[in-house]
Amino acid sequence: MSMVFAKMFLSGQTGDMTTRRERLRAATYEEIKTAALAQITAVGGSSLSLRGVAREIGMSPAGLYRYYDGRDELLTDLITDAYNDLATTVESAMDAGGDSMHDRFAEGMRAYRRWGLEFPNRFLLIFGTPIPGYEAPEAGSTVEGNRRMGEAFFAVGAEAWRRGQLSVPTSARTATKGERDLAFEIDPQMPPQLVPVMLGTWAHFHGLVTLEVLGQFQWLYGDRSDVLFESEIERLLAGIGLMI
Amino acid sequence: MSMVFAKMFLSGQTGDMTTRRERLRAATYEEIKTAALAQITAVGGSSLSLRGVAREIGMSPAGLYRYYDGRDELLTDLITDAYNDLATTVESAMDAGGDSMHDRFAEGMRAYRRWGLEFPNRFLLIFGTPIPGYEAPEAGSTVEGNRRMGEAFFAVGAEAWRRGQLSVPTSARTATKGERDLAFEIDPQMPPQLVPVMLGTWAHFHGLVTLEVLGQFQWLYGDRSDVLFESEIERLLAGIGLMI
DNA sequence: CATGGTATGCGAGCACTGTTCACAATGTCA
DNA sequence: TGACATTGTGAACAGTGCTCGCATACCATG
Repeated sequence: MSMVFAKMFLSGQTGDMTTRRERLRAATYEEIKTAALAQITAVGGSSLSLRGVAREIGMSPAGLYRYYDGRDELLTDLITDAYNDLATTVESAMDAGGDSMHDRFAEGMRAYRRWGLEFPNRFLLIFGTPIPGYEAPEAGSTVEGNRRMGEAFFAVGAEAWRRGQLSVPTSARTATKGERDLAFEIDPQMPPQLVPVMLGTWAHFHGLVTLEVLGQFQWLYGDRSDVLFESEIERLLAGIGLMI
Repeated sequence: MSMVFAKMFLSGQTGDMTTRRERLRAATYEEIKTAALAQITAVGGSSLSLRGVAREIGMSPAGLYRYYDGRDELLTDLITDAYNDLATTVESAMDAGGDSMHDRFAEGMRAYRRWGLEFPNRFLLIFGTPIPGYEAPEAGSTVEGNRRMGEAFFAVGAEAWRRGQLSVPTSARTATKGERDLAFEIDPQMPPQLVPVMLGTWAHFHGLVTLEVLGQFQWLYGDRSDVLFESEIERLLAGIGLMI
């Protein structure tokens, strides 16, 4: 919707050269995506129905193929959006953590969880069972959001390390080439042992969120799973040296 | 399945009292489940096709309804199997860990991961996006495998605690009623603070396995993700006091 | 053994899905 | 205005889960 107005706003300017048709087309794209997003939010990605969104926006099913080359392409678009939405949510939450590395981490994780609980079907669209037939385009737009989120977490980790707040583990094994390369890319001085620790930390709270989204803590915590998450955050951050 | 036993129970008593019909019926059940399992292993649960398994075993689609009351019931049966299969796998792997609590934990987690990587589609059948329309029967058979696995892990944790090998966290918060009740049920002396720690530990390696099954570590580790998992196991066990 | 009831299987059909294709209407531009 | 590209449609095809009525096999009982 806002996209529509943005397009119309831009149409007045010189460089954009939007014809009437292009504006209509952009609006239709938005309409399709809005309807599809609503359907996914309600019933989940695997039961997204092309004919359903066609019905919703008052278009024939065949007409949708002028915009998306089938169901998978529409899904890819929505997965991309979900990734980016989650990424920006986490990023801005981290900024709200202020100058404390502990708080930046904690706020990022809380935002991750909140987003997952608010949009469980979109969360599972990203981290649940892959839609059959859907294949993530290699180095495509869906991995972009993934990269952004990883970058955000690694950035905070690197800064915490620079400040000497991160305890470097005395690892029993030598780092892999990938770990060394990545660490060097983030900060040439950063010890590669921190890479698996950061990934493991992500896996830790990601596992908590996943299981909670799937309702696996319901039997024990009911609607009070937040106390589990909060205590785990503290334990997890203490594990890498970031005391409260 | 339960229907068969009910019939046998009603018709006579001792289990060997099988008529020709009942034997055929049991065999057909097995054939259906085998075909369905093969299909799920290959293409995933959400694209399990009733007509497909009917074709596979040379039966009409309608005939299947004499055995399963629709697709969801067939899926429920396979989910139950997957749960129990994973549970027994983990249980027996733990036993292979011998007397060391560290090793029992580690072997259990490794078995969890191995099973997930060997049967990714069955793993996602349990821990991925729930099949639309499928609802876990309340206190039904699917939660049984879940309970078994939780029990196995909690048992090892409790034993480690009894031996004084588990570091009890100085938690900042008071335990919830559920945590206290569960701890008391496991061992009346066990500190309730250990409950969230055990659950968080499960979430930690579950997150690692989930992300690996979904291929999220591929870009960094390729086919060598095991080094990440192994170092995380050690870090995770050290976190609860179980040194190597 | 014969018979009646039951368990099992099948074909046809319904409502739905994603997708393709020929065709008509509409917007854009020389 | 005429030529062309863009957009939308209805019909159709193959696939799905599922229901129903009908036929056949089985099995316990008279």
